[in-house]
Order: sequence, then structure tokens, then C-alpha cells
Amino acid sequence: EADLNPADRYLMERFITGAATLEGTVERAGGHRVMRSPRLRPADYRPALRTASIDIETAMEGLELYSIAVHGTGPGGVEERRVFLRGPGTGQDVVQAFPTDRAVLLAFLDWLAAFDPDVITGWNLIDFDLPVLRRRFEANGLPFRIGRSSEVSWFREGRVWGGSRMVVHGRQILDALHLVRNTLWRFDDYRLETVAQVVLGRGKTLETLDEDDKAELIERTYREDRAAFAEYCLEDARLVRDILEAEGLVELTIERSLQTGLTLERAWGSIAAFDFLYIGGLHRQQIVAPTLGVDQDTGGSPGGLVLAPDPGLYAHVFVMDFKSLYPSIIRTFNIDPLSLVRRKGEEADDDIEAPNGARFRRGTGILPTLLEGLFAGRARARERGDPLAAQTFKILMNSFYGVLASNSCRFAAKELAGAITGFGQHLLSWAKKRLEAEGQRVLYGDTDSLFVDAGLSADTGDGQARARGDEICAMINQALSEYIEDQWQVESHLDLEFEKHYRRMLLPPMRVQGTREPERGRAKGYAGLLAGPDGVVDIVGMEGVRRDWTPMAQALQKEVLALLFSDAGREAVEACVTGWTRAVRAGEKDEELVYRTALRKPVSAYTKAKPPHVKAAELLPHPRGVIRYLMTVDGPQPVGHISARIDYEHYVQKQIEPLIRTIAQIFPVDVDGALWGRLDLFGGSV
DNA sequence: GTTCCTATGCAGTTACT
DNA sequence: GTAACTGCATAGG
Repeated sequence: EADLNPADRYLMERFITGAATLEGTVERAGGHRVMRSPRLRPADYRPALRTASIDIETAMEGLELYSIAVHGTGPGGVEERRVFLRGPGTGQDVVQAFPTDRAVLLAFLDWLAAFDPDVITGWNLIDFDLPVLRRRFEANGLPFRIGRSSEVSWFREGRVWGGSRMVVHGRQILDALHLVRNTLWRFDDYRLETVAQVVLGRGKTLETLDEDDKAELIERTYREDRAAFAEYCLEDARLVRDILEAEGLVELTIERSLQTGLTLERAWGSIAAFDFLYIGGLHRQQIVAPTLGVDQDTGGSPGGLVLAPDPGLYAHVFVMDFKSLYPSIIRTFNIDPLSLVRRKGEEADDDIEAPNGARFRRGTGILPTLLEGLFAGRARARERGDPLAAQTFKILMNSFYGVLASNSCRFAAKELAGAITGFGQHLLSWAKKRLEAEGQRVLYGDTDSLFVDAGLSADTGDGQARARGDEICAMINQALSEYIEDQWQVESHLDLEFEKHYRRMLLPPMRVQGTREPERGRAKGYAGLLAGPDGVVDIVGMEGVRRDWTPMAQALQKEVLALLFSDAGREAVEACVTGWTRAVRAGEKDEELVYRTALRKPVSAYTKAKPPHVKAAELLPHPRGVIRYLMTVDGPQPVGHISARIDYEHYVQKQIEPLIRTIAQIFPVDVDGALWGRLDLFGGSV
């Protein structure tokens, strides 16, 4: 435990995750209240925090400061907006103008001291705004004291993305960019503009498609339209605040912090959370935790089981999911770093043996007990109508398997991870066989899910189908619990849930270049028409939900699938494809032909191969992030730097044709006819 | 400071006929 | 000229 922070350990041993009550005598010393060796106990308390969203604007990569905008929010609807602007004033109430950098910085410091936020937030502020501010303070001979103590705030650059930290004493730095990445759904890219548009339906007040024009636009506005400039800065700070508010991200982080015992800044760390929650239990048994890098037991182990999909178009498919599969397995089979039998000769006859051969002593381990508490916490959160907290509990529970398989975790062991996934594989196969023994057809499954074709005719009513699904699910649960009790003499915590009902469903075949291979289904991709009044087409993993396919192709796939599921005839599908192809060639879809692909390293680091997005990126002065490009007759060119005609045939061949070929493998469509008006000599492609 | 494994498909590159 | 392999990005769970 040499690597364990003593303050953390003190809290862990007292199971204080977040709030505490202190008991003792208060002394007064130099304006402070001091308690000597007080008694600390866990408490239930949710703080209401004051938050300041800040945004700075600079020229020339941060060498010159234009402005600092702040948007403060606090309990009871407290709001404060301010722009500290260098140069002439604008007459706006919220703008305070100053002649120099130094004066701007001092005014900002004064505001910070007066508003006194608990949390400072902003977009990418850990890697941009705060380091730049720190340099401006230093350049002006001012100590960078933005915390609550007299200590200077400091920056530590991280080796990986998101690894940087800004240490500000007495406040917490929450980078909204990191929060959005860690907690929300996936975005096309993580520019403030993009996220704000999706979450809030509005964006920045100055925006260009091209990042390089943007710097110039901002500089020009700063010089020529200072009121608009001030408004722009303030709106950026407000967008960040509004995104956090709309998605409850600060509340979510507070909840996570209360559940894990970690500070707000570290709250989303999985390994740290496991340490914090687990080590207290270990110490209660007088056992010292292993040290990272000293007691390591690394190496990979297999993951989830993926069943070979049976490609085709189906009616009434039930998706059944094991609820929280891995946490349930850990609880059921007492999987725990401490109950794992590690040495030969220490086995007992009644050990629980996992499919990977790992053995676990009976009794209730620390981890299963911990999970029991978290399951209960989630149930309580649901009861009191707090879905945010319930979701946070679920995320925490689901992270434990990954932590036990990570070589950065002191408790990781391949036997532990392999026992969890081994049970997962075993139980999924067992459920599949059991369903088949009942005469059900299992079409596909992945890790914790089974896709069941109950053999109902297409005209069966949703209600009747639903009832059948519930029946099947209940039967499997009953049989499963008997099987587990019989095989391992433990109480099952597993629960198969009837999660989705597709009225129609497509399991696509794999795309194959060669002709020899037999037709296989494509794992991790499918689509279906969800039962219910809304007729929602649900697409999972297929091109229609992949960012690296163009919006045109995504929309086409959605439309074709909707046709297919509504039992439209072959002619309707062909007409749709023909119409779409014509529109592309006629230049009616140009806006939707943009490819979006991330550069995951600097352009110069692509040495083995040069994919299209890298070729496009080479035409940009400062390529980074998601590259948006079009395919032209001169090759890929980035948006904003298009010099050649769009290569429409490329889009027909690479974005439309493959999608339709896939459909044609399970539904009679004349692809050549629809795309090129060629004569169909063979009467369809099937 | 850092949860994991499984999977597909495209474009580019290399090996082989 | 084509098949096989590799690199890369992005998805599911």
C-alpha cells in the first residue's frame, strides 16, 4: 500500500464516501476553526455548489489575451455574467474594459474572490484556458492564485488524452469537455459548437465551417465589432453552463463522488473508485492491499461470447438480456480478489469452481457484499424517483469487471476476470440450449443477450407476442435458478429480461469479397421495427449509425429499412434506391456527402498507410480532430478547401451500392438496375 | 491517470501467380 | 492482376 494516499486511506477505513460529520472541540486559530483529532463518520449530505463557467479568448495561440468571460451560477438562482475585455469598452452592462492584460487579470481575480465558486468549469479549460491564463499571469509577474488558499495553482501535463490536471486549492476544476465525453452519448465530434447544437439546439454566435477561418473571424470581430465580440465570449461561457445544466452533469458528478468517495475532479475514475470502496473492507479484515506494479498478475482473458448470427429477415423477434450480467455473476458466485484460491493445496471440496478453473471460497466476499449494497442503493434511488443516481450506480457496478481485468488495477487478476467472463459465456450458452430444447430458435446473441424467433406468424398481434415472450422469459429464469443451485449450490442473482420486441427484424449477412465463403451473419449489427404505436426503426451497429459513413448513406439505409419492415414490395425499394441515386448524381445531396473521420494521431505519424481522411487532412494548415472531407475527382479534399468536382460515381459505388447489395442478399432487389439502369439478366439477385 | 474484450469493413499495401 | 494481409476507425456489449 506504499502508493496509497494516507488521507484517502483514513476515509476509506471509515467508509466515508463524500460527506462526513465531525465530532470534537473547535478551537479558534488565526481566523480558522481547528479541530484536533475529531471523530469522523459518514453522513448523508448533498452540497449545492457555486459554479463558474469561464472562457478566454486569445490571439496567436494564447500569446495575447483578448478577454475573459465568466458565467457564475449558484444555489437559489444566483447568476452572474461578466466579460473582462482588453481595449476600449462597449457600453454593455456586463462588459468591463481594461487597457492592459494585467488589469484584465486583476479584475478577474477580484471577481473570482468575490463570487468564490466551488467549481470552475469551461470547455477544454484544463488543457487550454487555465494553462494559458497561468502563462499570462506569469508574464505579468502575478502569482497564479485562483484558489482559496495562498498557494499558487499549478498544472501537470498528462501523458494521455485527458490526463492533464490543474490543481487549484479549495476549488474543483471540472472540464465540461471531459464530463460530456465520459457520461453522455457519442457525438460526431466534441467541439463546443457540435455538442451545444445537439444538446441545446443552439450554437456559438460566431461560427465558420473552417477552423482556420475562425481564428481570423474572431480577431476581426475583436477589432471591428467589440460588442459582438463580448457577446460571443459570454455566449461560449453560457453554452457550457447550459449544457451542464441541461444534462445535469454537475449533479451527476456529485452523485458519483458521493458513491465513490473520490473528489469531483477524480470522480469518474474506475480504478480509483474500486480502490476506495474495496480497501476499507479489506482493512476491516486486517489485510493489506497489494501495491500496484509490485504484486501484479497481468495477462488477458477471453471476453463475452458472440453467437454466430443467422442472417435473414424475420417477424416477431424477442431480445432477451441478462440484467447487469457481470455484477450478477460476481454476486452469485462470490467472485472476489480475497476469496480466490491462489495457491495449490489450499483448495477446499466445497469451493465454487468457475468455467476457467478458478476456485472461490464460499462465504460472502468483500466485492459481492459491496455490490449488494450498490444494487440496494440503485433500488432506493429508483424508488425515490432519482434516475440520475440510479444510472450512476449502474455505471459503477458495471465498471468492476473491467477494473479486475486492467493491469493498472492493484487487484486485477486474469483468473478473476476470466471467471466472470467464463461464467457469462457458460450461462449464455446454457440459456441458448435451454431455449432450443423448448423449441425456440435462437438467431443471435452477444455477451448477455439472446435473439429469439418464437416462430409466430407475421400477423400475430403485438400483445399476443408480448405475452409469449414474457412466458418464455419466466420459464428460462426459473430453470436457470434451479440449474445454478443444483450445479454450484448458490442462490442465483441472475435475471433474464424480455427487453425488446421487434415486429420485424433484419440480421444482415457479412459483406464478402470472395465468392467461395458460405453466407455468414454479421455480428454486432442488426436492425428492427420495434413493436408499439410509433413504428420506430431501431438500427444497431450498422452503417446507418456509424459516423464514418456519410449522412446520405445513413439516411438511405434508414429509409430502405423502413420500407422493408413495412412490407413494401420490391418495386418500392428499387424506386427508392433509383431516386436516391439520381438525386446524388444531380447534386441534390451535396451537403450530405461529407465524410467525418477522426485523426487519431498527427498526420506525420501515418507511415504505414495513408487513408483518405489523412490525405484530406494534409491539405489543411492545422489538421486535428475530426476531418470533414468530400471525395472529388482529384481525391479526398477537406471541407473549405474543395477545388475539384465531387466524384458522384464514388458515392454511388462506395456508399450506396454496398448497402443495397447487403439488402439484396436477403430480399429480391435488382441492384444493377436500380443504380445503373442495367438490364437484369437473372431476374433478381437472390 | 489510465475498466475490458469482440467484431466489421474500408482503403491501402504487399505477396504471389 | 488479384488475393491476402495490415492499418485504421468505429462500433457492440
